[in-house]
Amino acid sequence: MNSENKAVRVRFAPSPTGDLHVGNIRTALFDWAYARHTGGAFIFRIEDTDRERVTDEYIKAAQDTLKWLGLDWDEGPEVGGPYGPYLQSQRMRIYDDWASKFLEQGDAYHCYCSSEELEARREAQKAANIAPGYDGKCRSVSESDLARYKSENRLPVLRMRMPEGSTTFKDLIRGDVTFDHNFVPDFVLVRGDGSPLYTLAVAVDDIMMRITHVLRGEDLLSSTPRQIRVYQAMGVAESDYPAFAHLPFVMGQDNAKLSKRNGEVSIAWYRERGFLPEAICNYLALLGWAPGDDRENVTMKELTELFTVERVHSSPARFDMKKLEAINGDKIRELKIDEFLERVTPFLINDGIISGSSGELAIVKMALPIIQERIVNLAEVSQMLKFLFVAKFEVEADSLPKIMDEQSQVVLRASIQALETLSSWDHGSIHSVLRTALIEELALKPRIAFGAVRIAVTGSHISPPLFESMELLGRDRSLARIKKAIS
RNA sequence: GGCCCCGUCGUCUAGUGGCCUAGGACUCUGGCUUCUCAAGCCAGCUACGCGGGUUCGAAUCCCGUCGGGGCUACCA
Repeated sequence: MNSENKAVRVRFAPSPTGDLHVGNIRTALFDWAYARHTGGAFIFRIEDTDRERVTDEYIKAAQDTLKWLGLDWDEGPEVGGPYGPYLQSQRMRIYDDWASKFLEQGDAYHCYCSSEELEARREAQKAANIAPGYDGKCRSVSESDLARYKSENRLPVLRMRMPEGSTTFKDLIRGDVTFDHNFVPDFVLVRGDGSPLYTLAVAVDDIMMRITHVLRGEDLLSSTPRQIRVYQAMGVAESDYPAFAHLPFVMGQDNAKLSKRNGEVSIAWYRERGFLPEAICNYLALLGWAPGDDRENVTMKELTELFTVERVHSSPARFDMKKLEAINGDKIRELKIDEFLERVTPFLINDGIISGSSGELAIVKMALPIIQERIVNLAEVSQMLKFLFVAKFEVEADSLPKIMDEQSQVVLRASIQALETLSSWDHGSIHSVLRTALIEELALKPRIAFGAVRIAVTGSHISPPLFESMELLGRDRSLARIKKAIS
């Protein structure tokens, strides 16, 4: 029941009922990595049979997110492919045809039980301590009952008949898994209104799209016997079933499902905060998988080279923002300045720090080297470089008192005097002249003396390196700010 | 409740019977460096859920137990 000799075809098939979240993306990443590792195809399919919850907007967002992360697909929306369409909502005819076939073959049957009736019987089962699930009532319906249902205008659902016995399949991560059919009730394939359910659509599509490997979330593990049942009804040979691999969950800090309470879920949120796609992928790759050696810094290329399903864990992993941040910081430090500039510019413009003129960008580019190792995400750049661009300079409220004391004022006056004599305005000269004037002549500790100048010039007690900052700010503005700070 | 999955430092993990007095990374703590903040470097804390087996020898194999999670929909 495997497909060793066939070209690998892996699909990522989300049901976008919101922005793609961390768990979705970890699955997508593994799907993609496996396809790339094997030289197979990565297929992107949208499971939108539930149009009440899946919107066009979310579908569009899902595509953007995948593209942003660099998870390119070989078949799917936009690019098409030989087994399209790749939106389930456009494949209704196909599902209809199979559903009719299953009904004709006797694999499936119409069920007229109402939700209320089902609910009541489930309660009774629970009360009697019997495994809850459909009891098979409509497997055979008498003529008179049928007439009654029709007179009541009941719309039947289509149910798959689960035969006696059990289903065993090999999960690439967990080994053989067996489900006794006593605990896999007859399940619904088609709603009363005629629309197909996930249970029908996934199985049909995976077969028709020639999917060889299904890597998906662990939550779908127990639905696997139902998929296999559909394959059987479709007349698929066991050797043509896809291989399954159920990925462990990504959980929040408190061992519960990841949610806004214990870590942010939406990838869009991370993007806005200035996380790098390569950092997100690197971090997520390490959640449930490890290359086997001690490396933690993995590029997308290395991931595709090293990724195997066998090395995927079977146990769930907790999402750790701190580690993501650490990796993001590392990735930022690896950026070439031009690349760094390109990535950071949208944040600066969006925050209203710069308008994006070439003059501004030139200054930003000069400033980037001194802040590159000081930030954890791109969004922090605005705060770091604000002092270079503000039209109306003000010292931050919490820093202001720190330069009002007598000693600071002495420092500032001495600084002015020393700096005004300076012929060349570069950070080396600035540093040396201030050191002489403040550290040597006034006999002050560097952190005290330079601290006052820092606040006066940058407006904050935390800033990029002082002398480089002053060089970038320029002589006139630097001196003006120090003078202004002298009360 | 039933079925299924899972169980190594706080977190992510290495580990497939001896190389494990359990290694790496993140976090945390302390130190060095230092113009702030970082970065970097050094050091430290901390783990095989528990109980039985099997074996000369177990984190690794078996059984049990406890704990966590998923499913149990005309959601996916």
